[in-house]
Amino acid sequence: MAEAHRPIVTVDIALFSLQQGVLSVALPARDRDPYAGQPALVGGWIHVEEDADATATAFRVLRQKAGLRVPYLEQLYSFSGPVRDPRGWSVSIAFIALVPMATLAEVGHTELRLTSVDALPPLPFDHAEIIKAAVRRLRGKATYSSLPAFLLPEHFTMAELHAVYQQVIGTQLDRASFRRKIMDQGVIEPVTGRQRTGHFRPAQLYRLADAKLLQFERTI
Amino acid sequence: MAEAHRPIVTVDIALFSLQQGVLSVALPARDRDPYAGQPALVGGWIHVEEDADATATAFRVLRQKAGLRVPYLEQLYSFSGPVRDPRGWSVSIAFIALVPMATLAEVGHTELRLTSVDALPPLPFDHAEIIKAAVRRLRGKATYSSLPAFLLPEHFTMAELHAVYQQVIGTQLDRASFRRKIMDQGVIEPVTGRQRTGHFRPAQLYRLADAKLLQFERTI
DNA sequence: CAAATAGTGTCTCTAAGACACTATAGG
DNA sequence: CCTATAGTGTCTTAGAGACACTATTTG
Repeated sequence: MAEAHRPIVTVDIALFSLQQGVLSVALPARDRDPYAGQPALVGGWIHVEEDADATATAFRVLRQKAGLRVPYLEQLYSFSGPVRDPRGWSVSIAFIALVPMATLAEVGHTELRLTSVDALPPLPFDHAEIIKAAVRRLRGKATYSSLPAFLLPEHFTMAELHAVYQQVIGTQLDRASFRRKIMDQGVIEPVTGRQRTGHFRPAQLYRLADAKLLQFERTI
Repeated sequence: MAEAHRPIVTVDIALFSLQQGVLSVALPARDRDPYAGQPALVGGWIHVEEDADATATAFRVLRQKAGLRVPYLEQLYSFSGPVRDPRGWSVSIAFIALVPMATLAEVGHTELRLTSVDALPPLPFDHAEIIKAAVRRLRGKATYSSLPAFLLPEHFTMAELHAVYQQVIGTQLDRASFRRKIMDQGVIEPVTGRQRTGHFRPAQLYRLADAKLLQFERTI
């Protein structure tokens, strides 16, 4: 089979974090053509000699281009077609990654250009569509899983968790109901003895009970 | 970029129907190597000259290899890696398709070899894993969407819909609660004047209110 | 009118929303 | 003791599960 008959295959990653409490996506300037210099999703080619699968490609790209180890990575969807990339018929296996702002700060993240998902610039390829699909997935999954907690550092207070869920879902949630639901589901566990002290009553610190995504039950 | 550096890209389709009320997947004999003659998922190559995207490839493959127009097609996940296909580093964009048994009967479907998902033979590539992921997605989505209805013909009774949901989800559902839930969600609408008459009291016939998948609401 | 399936009414129980209450820190 | 945030208790309401009841057909 000739090369022209095989599609191009790339991996694109919608890397999310919370910048001043606002859900934001990394849109670094592209380092090469096409669209060199323009903001776009983090992405790269599959290296068939070294990558065990597309997820490994995503982890490698995040490591090489952003120096990051992310606590959450999930395949989103594959986008494809003859026109989305000027180089020809292409497939992009798109991923969602979540990372706490604190981790980005350690690495030095200014070149990642975090941008609020509500104020996206014009984007090359179909990256606007990919981000839209990613945000829809995030919002949907937030209502029935531990997903938003991966945007927080290892230890966090109930108030912080509450705020992140509200930010990701996009609606207000009752404080008491939220606490009950989260505690009943066993999503998080208190960090014994640790409390965050501020100006007023100190808050209990929690951490995720499981490093993997937990989904809540649902009935028909 | 040399050909050897581009992965192979194929589309594989887990085509489901209900055979005597049992959730089954089409596993026709492969018509060429590798694994010629062995049962495997319906699949094919992307044709970069004619396919508008991977979904178009899936529709074309279903049309050409099974003579089918399916009422439901959804991209599942992309499977990838160096070992899943003996021809080299490959990507399979996997799809889920649902089709009523009546449609298969019209076409003449014996060569599709529908097999109960609970009695799968050994399968080539990672097709067993793909089917497992597809069934997991089906079972999950069945609890909060109109998905199982796409396994039924255009007109169906409440009892038939109830049975399909139970079959797909894999648990018993209370008859009365099910009817209330489905009616409240506006998933289906009665076909005015049409009733299925059998040996006893005739049942109202319904159809999907929307040709697209409807998801039920959910709160945190 | 008996049998069998279609369809409804109603009680219970669980969990979410609303909201007020108590608890504990700093100033 | 005031303020602000942390955390709890309780009432209401919506909806699922259980289950018994009524309705409508054929034989």
